[in-house]
Amino acid sequence: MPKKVRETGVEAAERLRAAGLRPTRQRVELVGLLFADGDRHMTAESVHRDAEAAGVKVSLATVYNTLHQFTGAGLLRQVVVDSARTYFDTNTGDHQHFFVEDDGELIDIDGHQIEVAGIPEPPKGMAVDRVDVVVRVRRS
Amino acid sequence: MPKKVRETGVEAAERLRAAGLRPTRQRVELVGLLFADGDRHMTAESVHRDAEAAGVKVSLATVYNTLHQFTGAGLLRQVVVDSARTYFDTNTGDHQHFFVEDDGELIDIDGHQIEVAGIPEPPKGMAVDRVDVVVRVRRS
DNA sequence: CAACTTCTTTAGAATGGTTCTAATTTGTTG
DNA sequence: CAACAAATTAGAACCATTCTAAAGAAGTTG
Repeated sequence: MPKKVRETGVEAAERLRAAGLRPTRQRVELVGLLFADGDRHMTAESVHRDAEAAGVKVSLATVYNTLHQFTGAGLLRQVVVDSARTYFDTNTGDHQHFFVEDDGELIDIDGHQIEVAGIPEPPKGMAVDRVDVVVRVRRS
Repeated sequence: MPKKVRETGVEAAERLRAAGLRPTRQRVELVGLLFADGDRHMTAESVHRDAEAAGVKVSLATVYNTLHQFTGAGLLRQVVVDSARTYFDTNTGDHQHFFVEDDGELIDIDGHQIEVAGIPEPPKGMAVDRVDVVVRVRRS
């Protein structure tokens, strides 16, 4: 059985429906693009460029919409590392990131090997939503 | 001895000179505003509003310039928690943050009580610049 | 302190990522 | 297929931030 390189339209449509999203042409094609290979980091602009390069016709507005919907549906995760742009990550599991400040690149760190201890009790009336660790690195 | 509530102009000017910055009226007054009380989190807009409220005449452009210069001089630190705006922190020591997502508030976590273990070796040719931990909390 | 040089400040324009709007197209359901 | 709801889109609007270029303030030197 050959390694799956890209999702078929049918698989993508199923995945979308499972997430409560109508499988439109754009969404199906974007699923094909985003989840074809392994984990991937992207911005709306980069997805739009990739789509264009792959011959997928989608407006930038739809890319933004889709990225947010996918995030809401748990298919993607947002990563905040840079106040200039918003990153998305296809890896929604437990993990953290290296952020290469020179070129804005993200690299996953497996969540099992990193551990954060000593987080104090959150202020009254608040609950911890998530703990994000960003290891900022520079070319040296 | 009364608790120091605000820096005198002389102290502020010295602090600026020590940081290699000319003590202009605006910078001296901003030092007075920002470092008057203990640790403080802010955005350019919030500083501009506070300045206005305190009768300190400064343009928004100068607030941005100053915040960046102070950061470069090690008087302030930038905190990235939200891709919509840039936060600055008067606490430049070892510490991390709670980020209250509902209202965009930051709360310091002392760096001694929190500990991150298991950070993998950074990719070849890269050096760790800083490790940021953001504990995202929500009102519950 | 006069004359100069160099930084700073500033208003307003420009930028750039992101969101919104209103009109059109597509998907779904009976 | 009709009819309604949902999605797409081009372009305008937004908004935090940066830039520009001109005027003002600080530092220096003799």
